[in-house]
Amino acid sequence: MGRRYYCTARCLAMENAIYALVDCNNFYASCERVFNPALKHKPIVILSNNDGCVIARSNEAKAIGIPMGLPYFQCKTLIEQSHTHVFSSNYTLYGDMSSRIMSLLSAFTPEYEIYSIDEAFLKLDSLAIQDHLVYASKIQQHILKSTGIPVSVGIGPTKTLAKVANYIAKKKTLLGLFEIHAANVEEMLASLAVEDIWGIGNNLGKRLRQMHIHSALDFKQASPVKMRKQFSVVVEKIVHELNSLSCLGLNEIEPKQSITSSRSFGIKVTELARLKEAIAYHSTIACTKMRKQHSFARGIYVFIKTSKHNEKQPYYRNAITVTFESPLNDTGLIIQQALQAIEKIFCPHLSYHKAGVMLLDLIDASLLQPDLFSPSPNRVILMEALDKINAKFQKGALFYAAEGIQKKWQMKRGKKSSDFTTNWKELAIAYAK
DNA sequence: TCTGGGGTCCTAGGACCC
DNA sequence: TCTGGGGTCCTAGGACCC
Repeated sequence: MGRRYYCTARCLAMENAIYALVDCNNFYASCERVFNPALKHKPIVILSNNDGCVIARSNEAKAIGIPMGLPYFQCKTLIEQSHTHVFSSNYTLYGDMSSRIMSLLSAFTPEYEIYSIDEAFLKLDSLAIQDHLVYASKIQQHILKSTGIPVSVGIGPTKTLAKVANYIAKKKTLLGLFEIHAANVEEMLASLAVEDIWGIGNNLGKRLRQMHIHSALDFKQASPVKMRKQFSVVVEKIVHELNSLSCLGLNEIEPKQSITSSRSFGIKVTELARLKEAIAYHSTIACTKMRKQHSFARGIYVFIKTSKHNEKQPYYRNAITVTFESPLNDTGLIIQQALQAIEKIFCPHLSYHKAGVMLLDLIDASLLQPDLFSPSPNRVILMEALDKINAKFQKGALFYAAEGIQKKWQMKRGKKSSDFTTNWKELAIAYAK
């Protein structure tokens, strides 16, 4: 008996849907430029946490040939020779710039989805607009004028085609605006490699090429049923989307089901005491995020690992999941659980590279069944006060002693720019000539 | 010396149930 | 000899995204 497939991709019965994808150009590099105009037309790269890898580049840096994702030490010579400006990532700044942009975008349509730190989908079909590209141009100018960040806009009848349009807007147009419609869709897809479609990575791309599907147009013409059998419902949906059949709607912002905080250390860590500080610190970060979305965790996952690249010692990684007796959102209680857990997986005489926690199985506070072990009202007030104080002053104004005072293991960010928009002491300074 | 962090969704397969 | 069919729940792992 062959396997039966019960469900096919459910498509949204939407006639004439119009999606616009607004994507900031080289977002991190652009943020740095806003506060340092001398960087205009200069090559810029931004490094990952701990100044590890290149994670963002300006167009000039791309042109020089500095690759994405490469460890910094491997391209340091090229970066120095080409006088490329280097920044550590400054998520406080990028996050704040992002929320300003998203807030501006929300004025252009009631139906939108914040997809990532630098992208948003806007649904335009319910608006009385004559020309989508004219509207997109207004959006573009407004964002640039209000924040200094350049954006590109791609428009299409599905989210996947809007993504394609945005790709074309960035690569092949001068203004950074492009619309895909029935008359030009095949021509555009013919010139696009299958891996460049949203949702098709290197792995699926390789397998598709083995099936003689090389371009996005080949993929559009593939049988959805076959794609589902060979791959999954996700891949089937992409085929439908390329055929202008909308399968992906706007996602509402839903509370996270799990929240992770983890970092590799700025220095090698061998002592249990230091690891405990880091675990307490990550517990605090994750708990703060969790309370912000009004959730409780039913458990926590605690992990530590050594570096894969260190040949002087065996690669060790271990993790432990603790299930709470009743759901928790109290930083103090969660730190206690996490610290007990790490003692069980700590292995002495190793130099650790990374540690972190994941709060699991989150539920909304309103769904909580009160029981004997529910948090006492005093603890609830304490957590509220803690969050308010840290929000008002700055992250870490109040912290648990378990996190340690010096936190020497914290990541390196030797080339970070100032927190221009969120810290009174670091405001940008204008000089008169 | 130095190799990121934080998510989501889907599938397969095992355990278990009637 | 011959060991169904249909379902749920859970977990691990793969693949993808930015």
